[in-house]
Amino acid sequence: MTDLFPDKGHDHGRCIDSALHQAETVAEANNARFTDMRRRVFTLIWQSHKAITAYELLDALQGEGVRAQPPTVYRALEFLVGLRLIHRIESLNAYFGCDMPDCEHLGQYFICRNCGRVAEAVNEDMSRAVRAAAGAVGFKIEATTIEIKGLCHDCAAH
Amino acid sequence: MTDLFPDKGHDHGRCIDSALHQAETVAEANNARFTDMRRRVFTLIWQSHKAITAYELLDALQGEGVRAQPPTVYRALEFLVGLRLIHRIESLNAYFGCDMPDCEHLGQYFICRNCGRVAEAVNEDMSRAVRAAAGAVGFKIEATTIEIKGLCHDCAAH
DNA sequence: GACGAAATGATATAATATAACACTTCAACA
DNA sequence: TGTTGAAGTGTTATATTATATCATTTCGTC
Repeated sequence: MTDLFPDKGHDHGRCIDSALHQAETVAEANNARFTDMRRRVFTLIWQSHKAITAYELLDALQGEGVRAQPPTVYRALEFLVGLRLIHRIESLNAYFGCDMPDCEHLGQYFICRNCGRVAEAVNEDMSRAVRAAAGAVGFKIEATTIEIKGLCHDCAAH
Repeated sequence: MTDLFPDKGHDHGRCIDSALHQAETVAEANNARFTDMRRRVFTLIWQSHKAITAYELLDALQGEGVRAQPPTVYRALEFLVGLRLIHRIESLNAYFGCDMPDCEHLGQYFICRNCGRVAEAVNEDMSRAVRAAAGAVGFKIEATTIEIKGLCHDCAAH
């Protein structure tokens, strides 16, 4: 079975580096400034494969000695979401790093309630079903939120 | 085309009556008390086919002369969600009346950003795709949130 | 270096949600 | 029919999430 969730022992430094590199590329392609604050927030989000809330980010920033206030964090989040570098998980009021920001996807999120990890999937069957259902009733899709909560493979096994 | 959303000219009184009747049946079947406060909140939610927030409900209750506080509203909402008589729309922080509370569904919500109406759909293709995607990665589903935002057929036409 | 746009700082406050404890209601049963 | 215990509601306070507004700083362009 292919698990969407990363291995326990994976080299997370590489996840972060790769995400940062992609983010820089995307920002450049959009003539957007990947400022220090935005990089900090983005990096903090990528510290784990869990979703993180705005105020957790704020605490983390302040822990790093940055004198930040809520609007600072929300602005960075807005910027990153706008470029699809991160996603907001509506059912958690939290944010999650996207590892395929170029892909024009209807993303789906699997959220493990035990370990807290989130994994993004792009499932063409699901996307097609959503589009078909909308088409059948004349609904013009602008955004979709698909969040699936439960137990990841690892946690279900224990 | 079958529109999920109700006709402009539909008799909304019948929606409300039918929903109330179903709700009473479900509550009874679950040995749950459909108290006056719960009925008020439920009826307020059913005043329209839009989603309504907890604080809008609170205002409406107070407008009716009920001396309610936030916990009162949230408790009623918790009760109604628990029996699946209403659903929470995560991306709106709002609540919406369910018209098929008995159905053990993975519900999908279409939300029109123009008129604000919400419609629930049960699409077996979509549910199957979600289950298949989860199964393929060993994820044990406990809850799903599928919210599709855009323009309903009426609003897209204008 | 001057200018204007974009980004950030700073303060205040809005909007959403829950904890904790007191009081009331109601159904079951003695 | 009165008692009792659980469920429901009242009340106060506060936690959590998010945004409006205006001042200041940064940065690329000329």
